[in-house]
Amino acid sequence: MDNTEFSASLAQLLFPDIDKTPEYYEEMYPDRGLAEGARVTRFAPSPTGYLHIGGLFGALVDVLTAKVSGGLAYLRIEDTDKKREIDDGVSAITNGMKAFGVEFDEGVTGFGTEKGNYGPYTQSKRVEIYQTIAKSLVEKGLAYPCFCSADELSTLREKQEADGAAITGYFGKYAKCRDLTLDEIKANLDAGKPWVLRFRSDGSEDKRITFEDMIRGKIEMPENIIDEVLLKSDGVPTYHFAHVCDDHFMHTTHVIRGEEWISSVPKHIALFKACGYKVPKYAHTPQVMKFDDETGDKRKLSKRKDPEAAVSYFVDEGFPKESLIEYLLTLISSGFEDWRRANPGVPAMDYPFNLKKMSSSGCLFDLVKLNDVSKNVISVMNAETVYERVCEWAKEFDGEFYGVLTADLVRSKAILNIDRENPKPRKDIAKWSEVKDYISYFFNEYYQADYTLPENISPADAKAILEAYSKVYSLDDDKDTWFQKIKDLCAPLGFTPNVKEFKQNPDAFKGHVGDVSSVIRIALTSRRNTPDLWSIMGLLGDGEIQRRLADAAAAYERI
RNA sequence: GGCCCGGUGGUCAAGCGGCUAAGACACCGCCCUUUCACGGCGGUAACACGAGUUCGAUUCUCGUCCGGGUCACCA
Repeated sequence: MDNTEFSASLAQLLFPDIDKTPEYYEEMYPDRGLAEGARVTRFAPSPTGYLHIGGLFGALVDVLTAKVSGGLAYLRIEDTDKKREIDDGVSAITNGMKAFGVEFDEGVTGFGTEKGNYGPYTQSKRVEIYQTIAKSLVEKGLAYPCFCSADELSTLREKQEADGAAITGYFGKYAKCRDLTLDEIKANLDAGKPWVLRFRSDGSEDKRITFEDMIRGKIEMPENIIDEVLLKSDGVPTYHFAHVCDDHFMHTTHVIRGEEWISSVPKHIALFKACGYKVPKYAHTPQVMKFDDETGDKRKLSKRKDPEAAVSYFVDEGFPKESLIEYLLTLISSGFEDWRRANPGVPAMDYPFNLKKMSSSGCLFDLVKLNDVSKNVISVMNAETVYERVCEWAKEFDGEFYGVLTADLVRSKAILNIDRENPKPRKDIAKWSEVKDYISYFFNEYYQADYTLPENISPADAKAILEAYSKVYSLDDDKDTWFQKIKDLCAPLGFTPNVKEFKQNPDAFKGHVGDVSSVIRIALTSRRNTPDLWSIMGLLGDGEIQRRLADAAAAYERI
């Protein structure tokens, strides 16, 4: 029996039920006919847990890369490891993407649903494709069944390590199933021995290969010599084989993935070539790290140890989705912030992203910077939007606050509109969970009196200020009149309406108009710092103002 | 340990052989100002180390160190 005959028989023996050919799938998944230069990218996560911040990061790079080139990005689920899969893993991914407004042109859209002509986009549903290609590889003599058990494999590894071998694994002379005869294989099969399908590598230890990484440039590595597992004993492909088949048939032009994959590239290139497929371009992104307070080092964000590794953390905290996206974009591309300044209001996804300009070093996730970005994002929203978004958040995470907020929505919106919708809006809300505390003094449900005065003001003076003020203010006053009345209060009580005058001669006065306003502010809000007091008073209403002024004055009386 | 990636202020980063080494966040000071915030102005602070190439290295080469990844029937 010659080699060709042997291979044909083996292929039939291993895959008796596979009746399709690679050509069948070539026809089924024709060239996409995209314009020259259009890039096809994919985000290909495993449904093994919640959506990770690194996942969002990668998805953004995929979508942006496709978009700027006039191509498309799709979402593929890599569920070839049933052991690690979790029940709602797919939904976690698709819902997470939706929550942050990241949209794919095709692929999986939810649990059991998908769109596009190159599917199915879930690997567990593509087993027949992988097996068809696997069969053809056996026919070409490029793959063979291996009956070695896990024990045998680990014994082999130990032996190699003991020998001080530079490379461990299943290859060359160690690959004892490489040259089994058809009869031996038949015997094993008849005995019901489990088997995996291995790649027959023709790589050599002293050859090197180079490839061009879109982010890192030229990378040179030793050629792959390992007889990698293509199909696991349950007939499901390994990541490596699925990657090659899928990205070929789905016509991916740019494989963008985390840098942990760099070391497998030689393997993948060998497989693409063995299958006769064009090797895609690769881009390996840096990892998102965090600073570990315990060790004092940078380290990769961990799903287990870091709550902020899950994108749901940001949803729970009430960061607007736009904020996280904007922040991630500043990490992804250094030019983003400049672009944003020049293009305020333009959707973030319109950013003219360039893969080549992406930084290749791992970056630290900086919550402080996220806060700043988020404050900017929220500061330019109108009151209507802020109101809706806060309500949306509160409805899910703080039902009581939601009730308070919606009880008088006109007033709530007005509260949220203080110092907003103007050219220099306040920037003091970074996330929706902060809003309750920020505006709590407007609501008696939350109001807690605290009349602590600055040290330079005596309770007696405070009391005098409040009593005098309660007689003169009017909600009909415009802002200038309102402030003038506070100024008029100053002189009779030993304060000066002129701050500069006070600074020049501090000993001549008890304080200045700022101190007088502070007393009023504290009486009305129990806070030293607030937005515009005039606006606040308008929303508090006459009755509440009188009550609070009187309560505070009474409190100072007792001291 | 082998192989690979990375190393500019506290953080994110421009920089492609010659610059007083940008900018943003954070921090500090000043101005504006009824508080705070906003805004404006200014400040502290960096090329991991050592060789080499060069008239000249943050930039190129090599070595060292440090951080990270990878060496599975996980992705």
